[in-house]
Amino acid sequence: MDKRYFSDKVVEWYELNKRDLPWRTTRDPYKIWLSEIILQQTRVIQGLPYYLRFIEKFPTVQALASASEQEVLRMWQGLGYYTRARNLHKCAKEVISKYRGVFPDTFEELKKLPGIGDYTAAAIASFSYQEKVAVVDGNVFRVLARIFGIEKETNSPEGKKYFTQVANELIKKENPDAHNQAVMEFGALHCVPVNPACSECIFQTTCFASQKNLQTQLPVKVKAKAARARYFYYFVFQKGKSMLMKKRDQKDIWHGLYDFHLIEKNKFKNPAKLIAEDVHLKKFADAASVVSKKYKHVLSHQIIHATFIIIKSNSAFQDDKNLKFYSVKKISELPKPVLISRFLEDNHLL
DNA sequence: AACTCGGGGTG
DNA sequence: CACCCAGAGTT
Repeated sequence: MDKRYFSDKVVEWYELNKRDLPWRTTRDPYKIWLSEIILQQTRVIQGLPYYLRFIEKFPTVQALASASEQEVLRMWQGLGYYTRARNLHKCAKEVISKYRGVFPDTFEELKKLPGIGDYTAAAIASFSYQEKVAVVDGNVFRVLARIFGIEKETNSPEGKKYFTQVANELIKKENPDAHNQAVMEFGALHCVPVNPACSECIFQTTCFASQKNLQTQLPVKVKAKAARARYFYYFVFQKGKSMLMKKRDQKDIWHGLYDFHLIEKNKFKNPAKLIAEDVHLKKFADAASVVSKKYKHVLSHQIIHATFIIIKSNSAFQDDKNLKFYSVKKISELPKPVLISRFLEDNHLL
């Protein structure tokens, strides 16, 4: 695909196929900003009713800034990612206090506001103020990767930098707003992640991916190695000033090091949720009784700590360096993972 | 650099 | 059901 024609072609497609959305008929930075914050990680279908309710209730940034955080959060409920709502409110207040109620008009200045990162700053700067700066979101990654055959990883710092550079080479100073909207809309409606309709595409003969049949291979993402989870239920016994510890198996993680007595359970679908449920507490109680039977000689000890931890490793637990604590859930007073780590490093009994 | 946020969609 | 999505902020 010749880079000289890309912008004109995709904008031409956009004018014929774009959806009618309320924030596309305004240059009011407040409305543009609000829509962009709502649409982060959110589909248009889901975000639209929220946008309409917000505009109705808070027609101006002043109105939003005057509201309480509780009120804003209540309006936001159901959308998820609630720090977006907190930052939304915080940002509105900053626009009032630091910018006299007017959103700054440059990419760099917009980025200083809470909740506004590279993408949102570029969106506001181009849609509201026609600054020539390219938006780079998931749609842009996909469209550029396929059409121009870019095989760099979209989720590495270098890849993101490269895509941003290419996107900014393609954008034109005459219509940065339409160009940005066009690329994203093309990605959202036509150059979709799964089963794109390449046979009906305006770029069919010039698109790298279409010609080489690599639509499913592009864009390239770094595949995080799947980390396997193991569920350890720890019990810490104490008598006087001594704590009971156990030397670990040489063939397992932390081979030969000491840790507390534990019971390993196969699997819980979502331990973070189970922790609050009776079913989990029951399993925990079962595990505790098993320990009591198995270690009769320590019955005179008192169980002072009980916890379960999940550990995750992406290399079949062969290498200690690849193991990290994934989460620790508090059941009663419990040793923090750092405490456990220190024992392991010290490799001795207290 | 890797994790977290949280809904919804998908295989 | 597990897995994926994808910007911004945090560590």
